[in-house]
Order: sequence, then C-alpha cells, then structure tokens
Amino acid sequence: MPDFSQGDDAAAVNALRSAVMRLSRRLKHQRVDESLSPTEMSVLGTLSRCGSATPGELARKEHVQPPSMTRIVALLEAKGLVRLDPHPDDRRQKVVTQTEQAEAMLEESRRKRNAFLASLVAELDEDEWAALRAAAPVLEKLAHI
Amino acid sequence: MPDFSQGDDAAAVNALRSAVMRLSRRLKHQRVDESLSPTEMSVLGTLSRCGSATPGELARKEHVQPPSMTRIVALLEAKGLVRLDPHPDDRRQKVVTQTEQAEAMLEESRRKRNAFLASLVAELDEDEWAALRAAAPVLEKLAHI
DNA sequence: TATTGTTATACTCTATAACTATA
DNA sequence: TATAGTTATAGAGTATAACAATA
Repeated sequence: MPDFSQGDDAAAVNALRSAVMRLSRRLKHQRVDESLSPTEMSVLGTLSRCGSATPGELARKEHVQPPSMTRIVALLEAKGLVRLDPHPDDRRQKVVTQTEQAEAMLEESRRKRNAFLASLVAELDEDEWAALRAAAPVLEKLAHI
Repeated sequence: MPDFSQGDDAAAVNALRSAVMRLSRRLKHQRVDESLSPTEMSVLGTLSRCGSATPGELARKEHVQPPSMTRIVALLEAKGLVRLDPHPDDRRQKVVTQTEQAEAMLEESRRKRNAFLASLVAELDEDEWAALRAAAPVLEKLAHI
C-alpha cells in the first residue's frame, strides 16, 4: 500500500503533477486549427475514442457544465464537425456524432502534434519512451476517475 | 526509432496528450487561492524558478501579449504577491520580483494539488501505479526539454 | 525610429440561474 | 418530482489597436 504523503511515492506524485501542468501548457500552444478551442478539440477526441455520446455525457467527461457543452456542440455542428440526432429512447436527450470531416481533421491534427511531440521525445532513450507508452493508458484512466 | 505517425506509438501520443490536457484541467481547479488564475500561478512559478524578470520577459515566457501581462502583474501586486521596482539601466522597463508570501502560497498550492492527485492515484491497482511511477521522471524530463 | 509598457475596447470561454420539455 | 438540455446573463481572461515614455 503506497504512502503518497512521503518517500518515493510522494516524489512521484509531485513529479507527475509538475510535469502534467507544464506539458499541458506547451501542448495547448500546439493547436492545429486555431478556430477550435482546446475543449472543442478534446470533445472531438472523446467522440473519436468513445463513439456517439449525449451532451450530458460529454459535459461530464470534459468536466464542463451542461450550458457550456450546449454551446460547444452548437459550434462544432456549425463547423460541420458533429451531427445531432434524436435519442432513440429518450426524447429529452440528443445524440452527438462526429462527421467524417472531423475524423479527417483529427488525423491531420495528430500528424502535426506528433511532429511537436517527436521533437521532445527525440531527446529520450528507448527505455524512457517505453515507460511513457506504458503509462499512457493509466494517465487516461486517471483523467476520468 | 519509434514511428509516431502510425501504430501503437501514435496511439500512445494521442492518449498522452488527451490525458495530460484533461488531468491538467482538473488539477487547475485545485487552487489554494481561488482568486488566482492559472496564468497568475504560472507567473509566480516562473518567478520562483527564474528569479526577477521584466513584464516583457514574463509575457514572452508565458506566451501572452504584453497588455495581458500588464494586467496580471498589476493584480499580483495588488495581492501582495509581487513587488515592482524600477529597472536599474532602462527607465522604460520594470523589474518584477515575488514576495515571501508568494513562495509560501506556491508551496501550499503544490501540497494541495499533490493531495488531490494522490486521491486519484489511490484508485489505481499496483501495476498501474508502477507504470505511472516509472513514467513520472520521464514526463518531467519531457516537460523540461 | 524602435522598444517597453499602458490604456481602451472587444472577443472567447465558462459559469450560474431560470426556463422548457420529457421522464 | 426529477432529469436533459437550452436560454439569458455575467464574469474572467486574453487579444488587438492606439498611445505614452524612453532608448
């Protein structure tokens, strides 16, 4: 049972926090489409991974309030990046699905982001990258606990 | 040499970016002083690492425009977290220095965010935490490159 | 003439509160 | 009565443009 308040585990938590904060600030500046906000990009990424979702589900996953997600989804729809359909079972809800155009944009976005990340990762050796790759799914899990 | 444009490495990069962005958003909400914005906190962090700086230098380091930094510095000064002195060589410039109060607040902030992150990490199993702990120093290195 | 910093103003993003429609 | 989503509105944060002071 790790003790996160002292010792190596506490140091790891501290390193993790510091690195995540700084890395996120650098990634934030690597936007492909300047007209898409970080949260809009994140919503598209979530839809790409998880498939269709309701606005409420997206709001919970992205940690924004429902009215904010209403606006984000409306903007994405206006840009032709998502489609809104009626929910099959509940007429209060809607189903948000990304379009092919969004998937293509994400592809392009990933290519450009990789160029930036690769320039950073080029400084790592193979073991370091392996450690990072193994941690990626754990970080994802951590992000939505 | 990994190829980040396709395959598992590309997936890892994508997962990494998404997780870092979402995790950082949650960590940003763990503020000691709710009246301090993320950029204000970041300016204090920069001053903590690099010592005194002019508003122009801070604007470049934080990737904000000069008028935004003018406002941020004014807010920090009003809160007693930085001090503004005249530049010794150039009367157009000013020198921004953090106060002892700012350093104490930064320490408290790090403690609180670490505690929050630890509460998330406590939900992981042993293998997951091991993967994360191995990746922590690598993430730190990545953030500093 | 160029540079540092400021003021004035507008835009983007997000939140809260109040509302509508449906369960 | 509770829930999903929207509308109206306010606030925070940042940007651009125009300006002042100094190099």
